[in-house]
Amino acid sequence: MAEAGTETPRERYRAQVRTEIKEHAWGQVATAGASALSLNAIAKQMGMSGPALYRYFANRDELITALITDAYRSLADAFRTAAVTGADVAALAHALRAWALDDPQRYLLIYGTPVPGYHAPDDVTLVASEIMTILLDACAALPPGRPATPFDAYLEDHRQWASDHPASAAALHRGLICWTRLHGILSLELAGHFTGMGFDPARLFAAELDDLTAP
Amino acid sequence: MAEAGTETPRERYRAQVRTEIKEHAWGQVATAGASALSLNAIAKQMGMSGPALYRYFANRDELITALITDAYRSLADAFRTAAVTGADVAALAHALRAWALDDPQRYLLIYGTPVPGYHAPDDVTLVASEIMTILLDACAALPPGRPATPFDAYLEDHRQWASDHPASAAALHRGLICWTRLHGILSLELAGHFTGMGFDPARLFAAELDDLTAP
DNA sequence: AAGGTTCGTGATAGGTTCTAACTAAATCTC
DNA sequence: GAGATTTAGTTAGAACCTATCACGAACCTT
Repeated sequence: MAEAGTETPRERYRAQVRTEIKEHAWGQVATAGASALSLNAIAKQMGMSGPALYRYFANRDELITALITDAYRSLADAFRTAAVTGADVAALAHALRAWALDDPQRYLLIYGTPVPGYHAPDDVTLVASEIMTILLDACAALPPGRPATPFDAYLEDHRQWASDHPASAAALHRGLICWTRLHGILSLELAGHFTGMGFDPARLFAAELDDLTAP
Repeated sequence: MAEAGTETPRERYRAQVRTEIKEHAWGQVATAGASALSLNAIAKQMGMSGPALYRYFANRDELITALITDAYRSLADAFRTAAVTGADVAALAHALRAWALDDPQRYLLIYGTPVPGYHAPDDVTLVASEIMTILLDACAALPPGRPATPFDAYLEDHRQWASDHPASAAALHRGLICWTRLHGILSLELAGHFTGMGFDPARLFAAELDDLTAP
């Protein structure tokens, strides 16, 4: 990931242990959620005693932060590969859904209930803005043809969040509601609020996507 | 709530202590989130020692379940009072947003990341379906005029979740997307994903509500 | 080979949930 | 009213957890 040639053996070992810790952590997160993550249990799984992990992560929050960062990067990768064939909102949406269903707790780690005191580090917001940029690129490529709304006009004056993206205000608007609408369905689906309702969430997702990409 | 006349003094005392425990629990949830809820700390606040609380709640999960049930009931109340002037989607949406912003952690307790092993009790699903019924009533009262979609036809055959609501499939569809779209915005807003983006989430919410109630 | 850095350990402090046994008080029954 | 029973709350303790500290052992550099 970063200058693999100039690594000393010690740094390589250290990085390898860090990723091994994170792998076990992901296992725990996937089965029991982030709130049930236990450094002690991870250490036991790895055959070493509790406090050893504190050489690699200062505390539990730092480990969770590392997981969040990795999750963001993974989503950005999924978006990038989905956009490699062209800027296509539908492809991004399906990539998002597949990525979310592949590991629901990973999605919820990013977009679910946050820890009240937690504040995301800068590199996370950087990756998040890259994700948004890919989505905005795809929205800008959609045919316009939709009447302008008052919110479009408002967004024209409040577009610094898009970090100088050249898209029109209507495209920004579309990007925002892509995000909020698809997240609304996915988060309710992953949280199990649709179970027992008898309809297929994939159909609802597809219907909303149709509406989103319609002129 | 249930035959207040036939209560013995003991039952009355018991109920009063239970609500006092829940009040302190809400205080903790509001400031630090549900995952940080500590029975020990509550007992200390109430001036009694830890294990005494287990006379009133079998374990931590049961207390959280009670909080979830109360939250659902509170939202149903808010919906009921918002609908007392007539079945109006906009009124319900604003009631929902006000209720969510009034205590973000209470909203996230219901609609946020669930505990993986947790399963909602029956009375919760009953209140949840009442909430959905109020929303569907309002959606049925909206003027139609929107072209039928394939998902409408699909919903016609998968409508048992609406518990025999007489609304048209188009109204059911509208109810569903009211839920998912508004939740999408609210959950991202409460989780802080809009902070620093420089636009007012209330405007986005209003714009989506406009789109939802438009013919 | 010597020295400094780093890794992993056990011990420890303080926190949590939750069980068990016991006391004291309130209530119910006779 | 007196005795029996139920109930509330206590302390003690087990089994976890996070996190810090001091120490010995391994390793890398010089």
